[in-house]
Amino acid sequence: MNSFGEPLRLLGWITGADAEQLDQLARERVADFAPREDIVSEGDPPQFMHAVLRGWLCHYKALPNGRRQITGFSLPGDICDERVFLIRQMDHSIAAVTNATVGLIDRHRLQDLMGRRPRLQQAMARQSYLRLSMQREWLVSVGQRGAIERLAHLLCELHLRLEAVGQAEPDSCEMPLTQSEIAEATGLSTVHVNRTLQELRAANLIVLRDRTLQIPDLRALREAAMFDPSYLRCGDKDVPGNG
Amino acid sequence: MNSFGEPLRLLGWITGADAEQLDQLARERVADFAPREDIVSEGDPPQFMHAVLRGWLCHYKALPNGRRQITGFSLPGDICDERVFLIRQMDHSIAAVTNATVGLIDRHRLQDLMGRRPRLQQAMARQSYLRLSMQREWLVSVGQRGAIERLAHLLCELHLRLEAVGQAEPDSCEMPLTQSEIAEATGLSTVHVNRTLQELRAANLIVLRDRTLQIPDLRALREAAMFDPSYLRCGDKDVPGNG
DNA sequence: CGAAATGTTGAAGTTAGTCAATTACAGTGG
DNA sequence: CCACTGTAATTGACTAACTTCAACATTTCG
Repeated sequence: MNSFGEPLRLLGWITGADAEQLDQLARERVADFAPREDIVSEGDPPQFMHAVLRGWLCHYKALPNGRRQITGFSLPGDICDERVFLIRQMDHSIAAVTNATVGLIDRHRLQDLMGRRPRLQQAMARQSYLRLSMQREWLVSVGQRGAIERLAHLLCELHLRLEAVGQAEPDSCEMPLTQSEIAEATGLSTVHVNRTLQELRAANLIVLRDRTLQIPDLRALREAAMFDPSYLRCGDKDVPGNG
Repeated sequence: MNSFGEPLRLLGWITGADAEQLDQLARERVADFAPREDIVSEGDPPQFMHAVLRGWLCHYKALPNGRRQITGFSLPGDICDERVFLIRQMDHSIAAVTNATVGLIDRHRLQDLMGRRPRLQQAMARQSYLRLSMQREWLVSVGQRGAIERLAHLLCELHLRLEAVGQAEPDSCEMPLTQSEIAEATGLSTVHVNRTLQELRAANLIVLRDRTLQIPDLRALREAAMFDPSYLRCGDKDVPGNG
């Protein structure tokens, strides 16, 4: 279900020879992960940069009290940790949400490549900026939006990001997250997520069944979410990946 | 109260000629701002990069419903928007919290300088990483920590960051934030912030009076906050600015 | 099939929000 | 110095949102 005819392109906003080089580098060494399996853990010294070739990953931080906060998702085409080479220890963990295939990119080889291809360097900076922008928007969500808006917002974001890499239709996409994962991402309890999803269904804003999300009226859902997609655009007019 | 004997050094973790060049560039053109004044607003095309020379700034996003979320603070020595040259429009606003002096750095001149001084480039990447790391931790706070922990955590972060730039004692620092600003930063109501601060006072974890925060027992406060400072260290052993 | 994970429901409890009034405080101009 | 202004801090009463606990139903998968 996650494999498409067209080959997946990493970092949709780069093209041509740069993109091919990056793709090639990412596919030289790959690893598969099962759901819930850690790809890197908090405290690890980072060895590789990771590129998502198939499946969904989540970034999370665990707290001493046993709870955890999912701080973001990485979808096919994303680079997870474009800043690894700056740090000595991971300050958060990255785990597979679905079955996932991840490209392991040697940091030194990447730095070499970036030296020769300045647009790649810029692309990494852009991915980094985009991640900050998403992080900020998630904080706004959890800090200021109520449960309905928060869930709607998350669904809008995931749908748009999937669409940008050709993995969604205009009115539907895969939704492999469990309610418990949605809860950890939004800072709500699983029970409340369950009830809030029912509200969204009752309002005809979503149809969520069989790991598939359908959106009967995207405009309505975005309005309910107070969703303004500009934070995903990195300052450009176009959505990343639509170029 | 905010001016110190030693001159403030931008980005504490760079030193020597690089630091001097950056300082010089930032001081060539400066501007003063009054509390609550916007330095850049959401939607603006960015003209300059901003370096905090004096005072506190806040980053925030406003919502259609009139509320706003403060997503972070910029303290003396910080660069606010080290990625401006990637974007065409600001996706959030930056405002002064106190009276503040800000260095306006022309993006082209900075890019020139970074070309000649690769360590500066790395320093910017590091600032960028640090901001992402803080953003992530704030999300964890708002998503998973209760009100007491959340406030304690914010105070711990600010105290440590101020200490790192020589603007705090081991057991105290300035605290110019109003309760309303603390509320906007933590996703709580002002009333609840007020009551929670009283709890922290009653537990002898803080003394907060006259815009000054005293911390009788730092270890106790950090424990109450579940504060682990490693997210401010950018993967290094040392705190930024203590090198 | 049976075990484990996920989703759903009800009832009760807790945390935090809202509204509205009051107090304390800082700055201003007379 | 004081009255006057506006902002910030504080308090009480009430309400709404969300959590917790515990049970049960459903789906997934070895």
